[in-house]
Amino acid sequence: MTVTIKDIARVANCSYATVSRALNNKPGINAQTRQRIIDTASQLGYQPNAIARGLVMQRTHTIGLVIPDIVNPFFPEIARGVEDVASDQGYTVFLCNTNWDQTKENVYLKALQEKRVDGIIITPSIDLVSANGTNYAYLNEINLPIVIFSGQSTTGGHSHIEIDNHRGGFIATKHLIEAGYKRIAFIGGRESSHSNSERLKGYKSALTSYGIAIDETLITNHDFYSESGYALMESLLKLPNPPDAVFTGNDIIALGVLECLQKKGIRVPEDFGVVGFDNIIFSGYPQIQLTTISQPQYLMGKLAAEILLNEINGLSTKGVRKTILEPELIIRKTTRKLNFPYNIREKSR
Amino acid sequence: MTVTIKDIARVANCSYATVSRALNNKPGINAQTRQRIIDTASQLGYQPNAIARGLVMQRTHTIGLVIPDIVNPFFPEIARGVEDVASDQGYTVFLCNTNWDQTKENVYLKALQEKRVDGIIITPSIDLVSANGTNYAYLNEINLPIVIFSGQSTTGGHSHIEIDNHRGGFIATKHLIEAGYKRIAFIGGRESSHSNSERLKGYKSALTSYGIAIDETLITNHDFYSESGYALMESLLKLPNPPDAVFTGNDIIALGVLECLQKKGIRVPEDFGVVGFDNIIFSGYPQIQLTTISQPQYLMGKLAAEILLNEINGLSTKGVRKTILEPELIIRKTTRKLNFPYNIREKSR
DNA sequence: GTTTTGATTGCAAACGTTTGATATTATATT
DNA sequence: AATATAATATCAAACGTTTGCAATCAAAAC
Repeated sequence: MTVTIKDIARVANCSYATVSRALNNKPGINAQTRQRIIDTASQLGYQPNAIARGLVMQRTHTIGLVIPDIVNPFFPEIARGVEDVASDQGYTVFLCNTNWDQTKENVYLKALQEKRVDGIIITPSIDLVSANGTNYAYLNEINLPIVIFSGQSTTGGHSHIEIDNHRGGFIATKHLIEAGYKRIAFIGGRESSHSNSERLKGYKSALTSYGIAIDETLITNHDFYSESGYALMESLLKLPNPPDAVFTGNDIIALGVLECLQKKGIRVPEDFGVVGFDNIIFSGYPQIQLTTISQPQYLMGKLAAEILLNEINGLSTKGVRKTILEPELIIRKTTRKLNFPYNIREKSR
Repeated sequence: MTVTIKDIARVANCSYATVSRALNNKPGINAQTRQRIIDTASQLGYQPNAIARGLVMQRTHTIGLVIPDIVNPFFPEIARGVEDVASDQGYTVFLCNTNWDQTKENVYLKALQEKRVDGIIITPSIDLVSANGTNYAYLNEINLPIVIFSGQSTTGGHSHIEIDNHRGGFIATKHLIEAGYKRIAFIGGRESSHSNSERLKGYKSALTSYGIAIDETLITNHDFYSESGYALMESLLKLPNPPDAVFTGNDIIALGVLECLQKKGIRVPEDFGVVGFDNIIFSGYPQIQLTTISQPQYLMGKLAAEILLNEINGLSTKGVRKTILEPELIIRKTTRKLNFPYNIREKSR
């Protein structure tokens, strides 16, 4: 049915070793024979079998991209970046969307190994370091190049790339403080997620830097979805002493927060400040204009893929690379722009 | 290095045929031996090699998803739907994002065949029927189960699933007419795309049904990006007799249109009506509230995957299935709600 | 006219599975 | 005790490639 290298060998009247060499541009083969083989290959409509090749070469030219939420616009940009460099270098990528489900994440990781991908880019749905000792030492058991995207390695054995989330949380909160908001809340996503907890730490350290006491009732976490932002905002507003600003775990949550505020008739930014995280494309739309912390998503995707492919191709040593990008505050219309004469003392980092 | 079936055979003291049968739950094997084999397999940390298996089985349990723009929120929902059912059934999906690049599309299609995927779901970046005769007969040459998502088969040889785009264009335009807008423009995306041209036809047929002359100067096409919507809106407004409403090829374009209108200080919906297409999640956000035509994205993704997997598993005959979903008009805040006493005559369909 | 050399080509094993055909063993039947 | 039967295990081929090594062959060197 499907034409193989043997068929070509038969009609081109040579051994299939020769066919293989001809088609793969290997040296030590007569130019005429090569041409003859190439011609009959295309005549027969030959399509190399990457599976067979993968078996002998122990290389599949395939990588896995494991992410928690493809629907959050943050990730499609990442995926595009990863894909663009992967396809440029002849790699294909398995999309593994976990919906924040750790079981699914593990199932995918297993499947990727069985399918013999050459490497994996993963945004773990849980913070690996703090989860260590639980059943999440799993990444260390995978004997493949891995780059951890927006997460941390428990062993230092993996490359990783992320924005400086702590710093991001810090400058977001600092901005709210300087804009004159007095009671700044935090509405996070998954409490167990690495980026979320780093952002929270940044939030706390900013408050501390400004001599503002941390009020645990103002710190909430649930999910990285807008419904969650809406619901938590609603309950924060019911507090005896409600906040007048909020820093959220990501932009999607912030959108939920804004929706809630609008419904309650609370004016943003006059009476309430909101800053998000990620700078997804929709945050910049004129109707939204969310103040947020920017992550260069497409670039990060590209970088992640480049790091991984370098490791795969032995161009860089495994697990050596730590890439931390600098976050940037994008001031838009959900925060006031007042400059208070604070004496800014940032904690040394 | 990696442990194989042979290693297991050696320590479990049996042939590797037996190991294979034990591990795959094949009948005709002693319960004790099976247990012994399973135990040693897990002791040795055995991971089946799906590549080797794929080679003999001629099945990879892998499908390809070829889409033009992962960044448009329409597609991540599709991808999630596809992935959820695929992973449920033990399949992995290759994400192939083409950025509307036909060359890249072809490269991907070739790669997918070489990697011996079991089937393909594709949203072609170009209308297959009208492009026939050009170099785009390519899909017909692929000897694999294919479901065409939001596109049409040239031969009828492939299953396809889509919303009724013509009808969608019709009801969108009809709504604008009934709301009392007088000069209704069309701002499309890729002119060569199937869904776009169907939507345009629907637009035209609605105008005709209401006895409104089609003004070609009001019909524009460019890209499915918001920048494109912005630019085309801007140029339409410079017309001697500019439109007072627009139906766009998708929601993303509509967002660009809205941005332009806002910048020009044109009031929506009082002085200008906008209706989009897709009902991406952001269209429903309180700050946007875009009137649009809904496509049940996640469901469509699921359906596409189910159809494909059924074909793959021989549960349904190849290419037999045509699924056309009914579009729904979602009226929000970018169109007026006036009811004119028109005598509605829809063209018979 | 041998021998040496270098360029081509072919052989056969290997990659890690699955599976039909066959062989072995244990159990049941006579 | 010999035979038939059923249950279990092994053999070996197949899937479609790549590649080290050996073989062939013509031209060059002696």
